[in-house]
Order: sequence, then structure tokens, then C-alpha cells
Amino acid sequence: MTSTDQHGAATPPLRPTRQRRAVIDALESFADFRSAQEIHELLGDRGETVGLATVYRTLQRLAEAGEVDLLRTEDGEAIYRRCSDTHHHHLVCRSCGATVEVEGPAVERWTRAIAAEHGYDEVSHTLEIFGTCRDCG
Amino acid sequence: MTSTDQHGAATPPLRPTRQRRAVIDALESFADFRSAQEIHELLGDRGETVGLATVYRTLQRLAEAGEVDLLRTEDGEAIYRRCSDTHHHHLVCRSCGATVEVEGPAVERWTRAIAAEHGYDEVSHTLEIFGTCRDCG
DNA sequence: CCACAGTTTGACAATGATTCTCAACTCTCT
DNA sequence: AGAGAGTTGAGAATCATTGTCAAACTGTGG
Ligand SMILES: [Zn+2]
Ligand SMILES: [Zn+2]
Ligand SMILES: [Zn+2]
Ligand SMILES: [Zn+2]
Repeated sequence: MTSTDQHGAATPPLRPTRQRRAVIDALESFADFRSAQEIHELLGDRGETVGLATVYRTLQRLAEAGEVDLLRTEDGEAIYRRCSDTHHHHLVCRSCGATVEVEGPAVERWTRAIAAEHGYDEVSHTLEIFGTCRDCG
Repeated sequence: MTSTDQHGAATPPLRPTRQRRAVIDALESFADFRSAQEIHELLGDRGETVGLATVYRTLQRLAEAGEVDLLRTEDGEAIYRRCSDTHHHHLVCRSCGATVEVEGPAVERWTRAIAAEHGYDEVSHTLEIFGTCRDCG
């Protein structure tokens, strides 16, 4: 009860700033997952000036908001990608990064079932498929 | 062709050292995933002296050899766990770390099918389920 | 148009996990 | 015992990510 807020959500409004737009644009221009650093670099090349810290912050926000997907490289680095809104997973080329979004209703059901079976609640999951794409074969 | 090696594998022999044994023992004493640092700490408490770098190296080797499973915390930290030899996935409690090994032949088949369908080869995948266990509910 | 309160930004420092370096040490085998 | 390859450990070095904090920016009222 901190205020007369009637919206229910405790989410402060996200302001549309030049930097924010620039980061989103940058994401649009990539087809595969990219690291914060790579995005920052692209912005630099484009002449857009956006602080590295801001790129990190923005990507975090977007990821939390579900605007972008985040995954981890083999060595733990965070990489991001602009994706469709529906829940999905990824088939990623280990070599060139080519990414395909895939859906699997059966898997979704399975994870829920397994979790329930063991008494786990508030279930979420991660599922990524890696391989070598035709071009890199 | 560097030697008269007749085994075919280019894997150098892994020596059974005190440190290596200590790390494996430490792993045995945990039921859930732990970080290299935590393992190093436990060893310290036990009086076993093992350099941090060695703990890291050993865990890496074990993970590569498939002796232990490795996964990443939400913030990218590597955590390890001694697991059964068969291919499986994990149902992990977000709060206390309680871990259950799960198998899903259907999922295995599905990932392979999806990959093939898109022309991806040498397929591998990661799949983890997170939730809140009964005790932490 | 102007002031105000809350956001956002960016240059730079600080963290913190993981890796590197390399001389000393340990195995294995003869 | 001795040679040669694999290991270890203390500490330095990396490097992605986060924290700091004053300056700049935004939307809202007046
Ligand atoms: Zn996606
Ligand atoms: Zn490829
Ligand atoms: Zn496992
Ligand atoms: Zn739990």
C-alpha cells in the first residue's frame, strides 16, 4: 500500500528513448543471437552513440519483458535475439549461429506433467537444440 | 601419428591424483548442483588442500568426460553434479536446488526429428525444468 | 513556456567467475 | 634411480557484467 496506484502492476512505465530504440533496431538487423558487446559494437559502427552499460541495461529489461529471448553460449555469455511473441525454442547452428524457432506442444505438456508428478510448482523450462546447419555441414 | 598408440583415441591418460579424488568425493557428498567455488570451499573445510584452479580444471575435465553434468545458473555461473551415466535431464527446485533426474524418450526423438527436418546434423540439446519443490512451495 | 520529480544515461571503477602462467612436483615406466 | 609427460598451486590476468553518481532528459502540471 504505497500509493493510490490503481493499475495493480508495480511496473514503472518504460520511456521510449533514442538509446532504447537504437538497441531494438540493432536487434532487428540480426537474424541470430548476439551478445551485448556485439550489439554495442554495431551501434558504434552505425554512428549511434550508446553507452555499453545502457546496452546491457536495455537488453536486460527487454528480456525481462519478454521482448527478446536470451540464451547462454557454452561459456556462459548471454546472447539475445528478437523473436516472435509465442513461446518457442531454438534450433541453433553451432558453427554459424543460424537460428530456427521451433514449437513442440508435446514437450510443453511433458514438462508440465513431469513437474506435477514430482510435486513441483511454478514450472518453467529451457530447451535448446544445437547442431550443424546444412550450409556448415 | 605421433606414437605407437594403438588405441585410436587421442585422449591422454587421466592420472588418479589425490586432488582429483578429493573433488570427486566432494561431488558425491552433494545431492544437488554446486559451483566450483562451493566445492573448493567444502574441500577447505574438510582439511583437504586443493588449489582453486585445480578444482576448476578437474570439474571441466570431468564434465567433458561425461562424468558429471554441468548446467548454468540464471546468471551464467557453472554448476556441477555427479549423475547417473544415462542421458537424462533435470527438474530443479529454483529455491533449494533439490534435483530430480528425468528421462523423456519422446523428447529425445522429437529433437532429433526437428533437427533432421531442418537439415541440421550432429545434434545435441539441453533441457532443464525449473520449479518450486513441495518443501519450498 | 517553466519548474519539478522521477528516469535514464554514460564514463569509469569495481566485481567476480574463470583462465593463464610457469616453476615445482608427481606419476609411470624402464 | 632417471627421463618424460601429466599435474598442481599461488597469484596475475581476463573479461563479461554490474555498480556509481552526477549530468541530461522526459512527461506532467502550472
Ligand atoms: Zn526465440
Ligand atoms: Zn551453420
Ligand atoms: Zn544429471
Ligand atoms: Zn525446493
